[in-house]
Amino acid sequence: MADLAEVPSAPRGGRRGRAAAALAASQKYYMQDMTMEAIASELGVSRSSVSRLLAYARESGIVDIRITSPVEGGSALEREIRDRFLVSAHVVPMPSTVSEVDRLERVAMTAARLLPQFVDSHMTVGVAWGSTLSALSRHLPSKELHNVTVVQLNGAGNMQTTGIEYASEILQRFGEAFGARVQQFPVPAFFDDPATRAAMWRERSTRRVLEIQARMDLAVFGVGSPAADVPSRVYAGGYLDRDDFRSLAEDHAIGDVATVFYRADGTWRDIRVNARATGPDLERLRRVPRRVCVAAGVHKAASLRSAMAARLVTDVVVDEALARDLVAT
Amino acid sequence: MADLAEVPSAPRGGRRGRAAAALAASQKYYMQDMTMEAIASELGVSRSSVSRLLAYARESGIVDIRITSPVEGGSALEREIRDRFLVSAHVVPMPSTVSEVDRLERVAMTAARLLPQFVDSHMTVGVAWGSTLSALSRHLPSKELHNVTVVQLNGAGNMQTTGIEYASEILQRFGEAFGARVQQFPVPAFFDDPATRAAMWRERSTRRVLEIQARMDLAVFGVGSPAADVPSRVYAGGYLDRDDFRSLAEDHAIGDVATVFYRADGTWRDIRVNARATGPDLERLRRVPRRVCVAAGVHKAASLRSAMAARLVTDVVVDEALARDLVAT
DNA sequence: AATCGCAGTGCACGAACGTGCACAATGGCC
DNA sequence: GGCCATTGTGCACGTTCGTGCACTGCGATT
Repeated sequence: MADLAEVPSAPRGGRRGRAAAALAASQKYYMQDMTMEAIASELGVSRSSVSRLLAYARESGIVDIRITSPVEGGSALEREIRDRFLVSAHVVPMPSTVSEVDRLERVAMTAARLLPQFVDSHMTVGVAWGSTLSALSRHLPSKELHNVTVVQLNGAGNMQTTGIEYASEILQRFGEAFGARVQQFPVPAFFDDPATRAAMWRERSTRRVLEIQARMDLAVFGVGSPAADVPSRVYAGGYLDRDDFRSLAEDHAIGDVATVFYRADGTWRDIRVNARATGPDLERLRRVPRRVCVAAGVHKAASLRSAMAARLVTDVVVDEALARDLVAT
Repeated sequence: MADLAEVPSAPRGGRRGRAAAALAASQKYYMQDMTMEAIASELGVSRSSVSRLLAYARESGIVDIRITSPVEGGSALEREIRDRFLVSAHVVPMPSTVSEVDRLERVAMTAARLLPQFVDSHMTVGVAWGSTLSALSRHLPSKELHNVTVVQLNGAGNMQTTGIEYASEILQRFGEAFGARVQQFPVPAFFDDPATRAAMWRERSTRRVLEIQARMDLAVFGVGSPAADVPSRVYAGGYLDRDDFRSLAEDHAIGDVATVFYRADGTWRDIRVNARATGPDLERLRRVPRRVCVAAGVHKAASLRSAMAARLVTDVVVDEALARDLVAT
């Protein structure tokens, strides 16, 4: 039964051999419609190993599953968002009964599987952090690329903890997925004093990061929303104090991207907190060719709508309810 | 549980609704990793229906599964074929113990799933017939395209039966898969008298077909081999008689593509049977930008090698044993 | 040289899946 | 308007699949 000649000299799954076996198994499973049992006997391993090989093949991008709408331009909802906001939309289908947490999880997983399509060799990818990106990063399949750089979009320290692990975990996973160099941004999320920020921005180490950010080909981020029931990380994590919130309210901030705030009309001039934020100036962000925003939950509608009004976004991934909310006048 | 608002006014799976439901189910299954059970309850149908929806989505090309080798340029075998014959190769992995019939089936299925990648809107696709193409056509997933033409490469009648159903069945399936117009070629596989062929070739109806053939962007065919254990259709189907075989042997024919014969060295001049054949002149065939040859079984090695020597082929899909045979020596 | 750690394996179990069947609804056809 | 053919559906069954667990053998570390 078993054809032992398959992998002549691989006593125990060698580094190289694993990918080759996964490739062969994938071809047999997905192109030839064989059962795992049959593949196992051809490969001379147990069926469970085949199951694992296939899982590996999916994660590692050997098998690439993509879904294309049969109708040109996607669903009606997606087309309407595209027409209204000039943003390419991906709506994650989902009944309205789904809880906030599941919503986030499902949107993040979908976004994770969409993302590799946007990333290619020699690109620089800017990544924000927060609950959305954390979930997303956990589901990223990988893609064999060269010379990719992943750079942190904004600082992640706060008063209680450095927060570095949290952000770096996300970056790390992006790095692994795309075989990328990872560039952290070791500054707090917000400075207390704008002058400190200015000083830091003159530091060589900081400038290096800023220069990398300036070369971004792709930015991935969520949107913050003060109204969140599952509050955005930046509002709940102790990054801002009572005075900050008052200041934001006075300046009519309605949401943020990577700790930089904007108003409902898409403007952001003179929002005082921004002078202490570490995220990219929104003017600069807008120069990034592709800017993917991932968001789940209707409470993000106002913030996301404003972000789109500010033209911060070229692609959105949203759940169905949020999508409906966006287009409901 | 069930969210009845999903498809407001579709009492029983409407024509349009099916694709939409399949799309939603696919996104939930493949992008969000939900179980069919969970999807069923969200869509308000039974789990079995979801299973069928997903099958439909795969067949209809809503879900597109592709497999890419982790190493640049495919397996070693594929690279060697590419280097040796200047032909892009796809090797279907398979142990040497597999029977001839299974071999054919598995190669055909793989080829069927590869083919949509080569076909696009506004193309003209030439299709031969035979056991390989019959098997292939049975597994073609479909792809939503416009203005595609499928044209029969060579006649299919013989002395006993018209053979039209056999060939037309194949064409039909190609047509359905790509939403294409189908152009049959209602002539026998071989004429008895070269003069009849010449006369027919002057007929307007025939010329129309030949003109369509002249515009082909893609041709798909197998190779015939007199040595086949599973004999190629053209040798076993009663299309040729004893004298014809003698004539072919005298002229050193070693194989054929779409009923047109060639020699081991890649030449075909003065093979007398060709004057009565209905397949495309090989010179003309060579002008088709992409020419995909599908073959299974080591007995096809000589014929296929010669076809490649004659530069009739730009892409091959072959089983592993045949591939090894091609590069041996 | 002996030990530790870890990646990879098969087993066995429960969960998830595909499909033949009988039935219901629908749309076309007399 | 009633009939039949066609298409889709849920149920139930047997099959196929994913995963926690205990185990093995290799490479690194001391």
